[in-house]
Amino acid sequence: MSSTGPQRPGAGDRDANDRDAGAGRAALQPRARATRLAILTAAAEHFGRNGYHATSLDSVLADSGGTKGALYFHFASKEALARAVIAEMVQRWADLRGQVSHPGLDPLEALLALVDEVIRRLIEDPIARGGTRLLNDLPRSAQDAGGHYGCGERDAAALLAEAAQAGLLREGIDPALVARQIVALVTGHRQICDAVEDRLSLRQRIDEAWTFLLPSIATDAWLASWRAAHP
Amino acid sequence: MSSTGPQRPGAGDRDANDRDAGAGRAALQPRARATRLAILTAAAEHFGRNGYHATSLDSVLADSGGTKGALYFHFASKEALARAVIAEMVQRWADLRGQVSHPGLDPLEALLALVDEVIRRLIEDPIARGGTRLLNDLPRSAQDAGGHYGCGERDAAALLAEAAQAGLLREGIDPALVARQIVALVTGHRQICDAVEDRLSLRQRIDEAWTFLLPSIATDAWLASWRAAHP
DNA sequence: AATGAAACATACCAGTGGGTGTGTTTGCGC
DNA sequence: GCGCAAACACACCCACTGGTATGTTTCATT
Repeated sequence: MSSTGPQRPGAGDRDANDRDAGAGRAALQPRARATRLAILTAAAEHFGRNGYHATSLDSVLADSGGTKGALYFHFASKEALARAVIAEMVQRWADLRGQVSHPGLDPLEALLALVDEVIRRLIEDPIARGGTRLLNDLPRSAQDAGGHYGCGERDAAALLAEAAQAGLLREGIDPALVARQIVALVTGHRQICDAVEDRLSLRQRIDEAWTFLLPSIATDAWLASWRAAHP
Repeated sequence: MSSTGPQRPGAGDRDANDRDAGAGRAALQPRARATRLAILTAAAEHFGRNGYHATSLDSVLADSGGTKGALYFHFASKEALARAVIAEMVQRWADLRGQVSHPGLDPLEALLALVDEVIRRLIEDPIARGGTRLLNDLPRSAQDAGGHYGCGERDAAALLAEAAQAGLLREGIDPALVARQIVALVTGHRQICDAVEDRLSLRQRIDEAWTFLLPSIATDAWLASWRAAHP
């Protein structure tokens, strides 16, 4: 740790628990990016399956093929690794917001598509699974958690507001309130499926939730046309 | 561990990870019951706040006033302690099922009262908070988790079925389906409040959920009389 | 009062896991 | 091909924690 060791690229950076600040540093070499992502993904899998504290770095490294040296070159600590998983998840959710604007979909259909994609990732993407679990395993992550759920609620509320303006919703529907219930429903069903260790039933449970939710918020006209397009 | 050590009361019992099997053993002395409950409660608090793996027995013992000797006299291991917390929670939920049959309440009001009591415990009772968290922190607890959520769903479904038979619900309402959504809503909102570290807002969020749920399942007549009794 | 078991206290052990220091390889400019 | 830093490998340290062994106190019974 003497001044002659110009090892870590971000050695002088303040408030950066991660070695790289996403895009701020000089771009990592492709090999470095690959190993970083491998470690990050393996870590997310273990975090999602066993939680933060029950995950040992050795097991992560065994699965990722990396070593301690590679890990501590890319991440300052175990906690920094976890926060990097969360950051990657946040990034991917943000990317999703732009992709869901499928043409030819009204706001309500877009909401359904959005939730469906969320479900898909919660089932398949290890980053999404690990990140969400870390939100309540990691101490002092209330900020991140608030931003995470708040973001989801705002996105849903925005689509619902559009739907209301387009005349697709019944009278007296509060977009923000309904959005909170949708986020809570997804969170709750995910939690239950997780505890019962039956991830695959998540999609079925959410479908069930929609059959209950939609008739109470959408107009009969929208429901009729929607049911016509879905067996 | 020689055969001359007749120490543990349940030393010969099979499949009992806990030292006492609830009521099977000769009743513990009052002092023993007190220390056992103290350790159990302190453990539940720590489990609920920091999770299973992040909880050290030393910190639990420091808070409870007990010692290693007392702990390992009552519980076979850390995991057995955690399972005892879950068992205690299950017991308390079972006890609740008999108490909520308040006279003078129709099935729907009873459901509201039941959920309200659930919320109260999730906010105040450390056993309930610790137990629910342990359901997904503890490995190989899918069985317990399934029983836990399944029980809640069945209780809610039973009350909804009664309400349907009493003509309090709209046509086409599936009690079992709605019950699953209610359990998921409570679970989800609890999860979110937990992650954001704002437990007290749970009650408010559930109240909000009811204002959205009830109009879509209850008859207008029931809603009118209910709103009259609630400012 | 004596005795044996229940109920606790305390010192200690051993494995584990996060973290570090140092050595080695890879890639890039010149 | 050489120098230098990026990127990685490996050995090691040590604090912490679950668990144990053993000693000590409380209590019921006779």
